[in-house]
Amino acid sequence: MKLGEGVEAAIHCVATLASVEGNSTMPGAALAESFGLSPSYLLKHLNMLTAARILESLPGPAGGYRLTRAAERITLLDIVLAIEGREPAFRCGEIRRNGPVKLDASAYVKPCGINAAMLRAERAYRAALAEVKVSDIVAEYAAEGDPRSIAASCAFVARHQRPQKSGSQNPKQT
Amino acid sequence: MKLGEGVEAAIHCVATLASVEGNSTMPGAALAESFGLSPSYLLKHLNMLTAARILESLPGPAGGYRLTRAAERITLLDIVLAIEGREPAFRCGEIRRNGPVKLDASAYVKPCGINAAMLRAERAYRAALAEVKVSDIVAEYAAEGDPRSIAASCAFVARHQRPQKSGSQNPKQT
DNA sequence: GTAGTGTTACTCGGATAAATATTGTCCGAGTGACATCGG
DNA sequence: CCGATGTCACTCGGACAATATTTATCCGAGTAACACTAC
Repeated sequence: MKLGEGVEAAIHCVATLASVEGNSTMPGAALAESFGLSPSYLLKHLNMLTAARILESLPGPAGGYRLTRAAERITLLDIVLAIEGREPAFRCGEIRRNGPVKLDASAYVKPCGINAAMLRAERAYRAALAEVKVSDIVAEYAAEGDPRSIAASCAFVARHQRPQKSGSQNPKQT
Repeated sequence: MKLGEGVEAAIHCVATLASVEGNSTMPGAALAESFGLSPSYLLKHLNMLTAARILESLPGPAGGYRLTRAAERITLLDIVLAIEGREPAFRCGEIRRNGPVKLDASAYVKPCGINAAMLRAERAYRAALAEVKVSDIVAEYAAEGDPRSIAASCAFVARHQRPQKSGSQNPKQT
């Protein structure tokens, strides 16, 4: 039960990208600098977010990353699943069958109660994550964050975002 | 987001130990055989359960493991925390502070919203696990499990449990 | 001045190592049961 | 026959490798902007 460190970075990056205007992009190097992370390694996670259709990437100069849809339509669950994988954390190995007494397979048609309980707990976990939208994170930060921190963040985004002429004109539209 | 394989083994072992009578014990080797696991490695997990005061171990011949308290007072959360550790899966590295612009520490007195959301989800996860008692698992299995499987399990427990003369006379009492 | 073209610098992406956590195995310390021996 | 005692086999516990996963780094493919040249 340990989440990779990349999850934190991924969420912060998505939240930052939610603050860029219109269809502008932001390079991965800028995101890495924004959080003091290794650029090369952050790209790996950004790439996973791209594969999960949360981000899209534009190559070339003035290229970078941007959201594929509005921040209201991205939940923390989307990000966690993109980074950590979609399969549940608890995988039942059906060790109940591995005892010395070999029974017919028909004795195990009922699902393992332990597995059921663990998966139920994980559904609760995912449901809680699915309720939090990236827009909520951004809004709460804008409303209650420290003014100095907000100013620094906005300045950083404004300095590093790259406007785009083509592409999806309103990628953030609901 | 991946739980160790040992969690499954640990829960099965605790459920099995909940079926032994009175203050009897069951050797770790028998538990390992019961699920087709490596005895040496299972001991590692049983040892963690012992350190968490869920099991207690008796050395010597006729020794083994038994529960320290009634199965009604042991939850799946207790077991998961004993194996996977008590610290939360998501650890906020405070990467928001690592940007190029160094702000005063007073700008970060408010907790990170992302961290808060992740911990909230994890609380939901743990709450769901805390609601499931080992006695529930055992009772459901006894009520709805396959008769052949139940018979095999009971026979196995009866064959391998070792009655104790001394020690806590009623360790399962509430 | 404008259009076409070649260069260039910047981007992401995947392949490649290092570090760490997990999984698996082994041997040793300790203890109670058992057989033996003496009364 | 009963009790004390020494041996022994069985238990758990911690120290020691092998493997898998995560983390970190590097270099290459691709692309659009930019500068230059020709018209």
